Amino acid sequence: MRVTREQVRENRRRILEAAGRLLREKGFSAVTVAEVMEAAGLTHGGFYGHFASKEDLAAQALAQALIPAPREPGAAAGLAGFVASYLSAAHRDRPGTGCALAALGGEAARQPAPVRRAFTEGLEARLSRMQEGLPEGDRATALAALSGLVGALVLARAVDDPALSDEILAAARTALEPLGDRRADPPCAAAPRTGRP
Amino acid sequence: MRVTREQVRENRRRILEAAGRLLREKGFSAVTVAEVMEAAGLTHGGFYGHFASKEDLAAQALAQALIPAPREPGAAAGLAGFVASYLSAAHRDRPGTGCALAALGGEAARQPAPVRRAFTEGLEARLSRMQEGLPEGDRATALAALSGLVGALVLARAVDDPALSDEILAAARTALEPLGDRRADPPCAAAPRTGRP
DNA sequence: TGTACATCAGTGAACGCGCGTTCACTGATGTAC
DNA sequence: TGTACATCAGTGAACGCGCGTTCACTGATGTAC
Repeated sequence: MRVTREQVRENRRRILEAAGRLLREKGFSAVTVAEVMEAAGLTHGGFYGHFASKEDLAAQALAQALIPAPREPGAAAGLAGFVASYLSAAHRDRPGTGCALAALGGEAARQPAPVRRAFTEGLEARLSRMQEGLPEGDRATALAALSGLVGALVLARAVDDPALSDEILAAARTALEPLGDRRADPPCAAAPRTGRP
Repeated sequence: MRVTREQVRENRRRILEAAGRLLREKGFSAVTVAEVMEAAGLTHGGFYGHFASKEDLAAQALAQALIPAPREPGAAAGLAGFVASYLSAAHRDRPGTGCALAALGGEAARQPAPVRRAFTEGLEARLSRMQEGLPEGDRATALAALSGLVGALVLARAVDDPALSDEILAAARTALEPLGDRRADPPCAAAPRTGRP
């Protein structure tokens, strides 16, 4: 049955939201159209009224998932806070609401063009945010730091040994710690250090 | 038709090799049993004489793919050489023979237990190798470095902009450069630096 | 060493299931008057 | 504002395809004598 135009927008929003969460939780190939529609409170038949294909949905949902969210209530400000929350056990254990770069990066390389485009744009947005937190907007350092964050989260999630997983997050936290309190002209600038601070 | 016992071993070896390559190229879910068997020069029906299931194959192929290969002909020795070849365009562009941690890390988190076990053991083996190249076998630094390597390769492969992809590799190379020539008691030990050396 | 037969690795057709996609239908919405 | 009708968002059955897995069969290997 026909629904309000307002309801159409709301349904579309719910589909995108459900897809964003499910994609990050299960990956592109493991998510089914029917599953997304059910999570959005609809039946699968109506899907193609909103999106051209599963691929189209994936690209749009990824793009939306990569829009930098406003800071979470408890999180600290600045790059230091971002690093800490990114490398937290909570983030590792809740991929559905977490960073899509880490959750989908591996698979993204093998996805069709629109998905890769969304991924690339999302990465650039994230990068800009990180540059803002660094002196002189140091882009290379931001890129290296983002790589470290994503790699650590990917490995921490993949490993089946909880102690090792925690160790990976802790090691990356330590290495990226100096980023947070970088001074204007530091002797060992942006230096991910080794061990005791 | 029955084949030599020697041929059976050889066929099994070829299946594992083909699976290792295809898995890294296309990911777990995109690889089909028939495709692996064809790449090994066999028909799909014989698969279950060698492996219990696709999952079983994936776990064994991953385990084998993660066995540290002897150094490649042209590659430099030590951690510095490892970092350089890991973050090279050649490695990025040939996932099939490259690091399985980067190629499959994202998906590995959602795979069944035996696959995750193989992944974890492979990571630990790689970690040990890296620790050997660091003073005092600094495990935390090795973990952080490995995270940086994997993250950079994942992002460099996912992005659809070649220039950005190169930039990611270069930034990670610069950041991890100091690892190679770490002295016994360095002023800024293991410090991924920012920019000009 | 040679022969006869049991074994079994590989073949290719077939099965069953799940998933992306399509489509005829429904009934509430939106609009023309 | 009220009424009549055209529109169209959503429903749920159905289609077609691909994939993991099974199985009867083949014919070369390995073994018992």
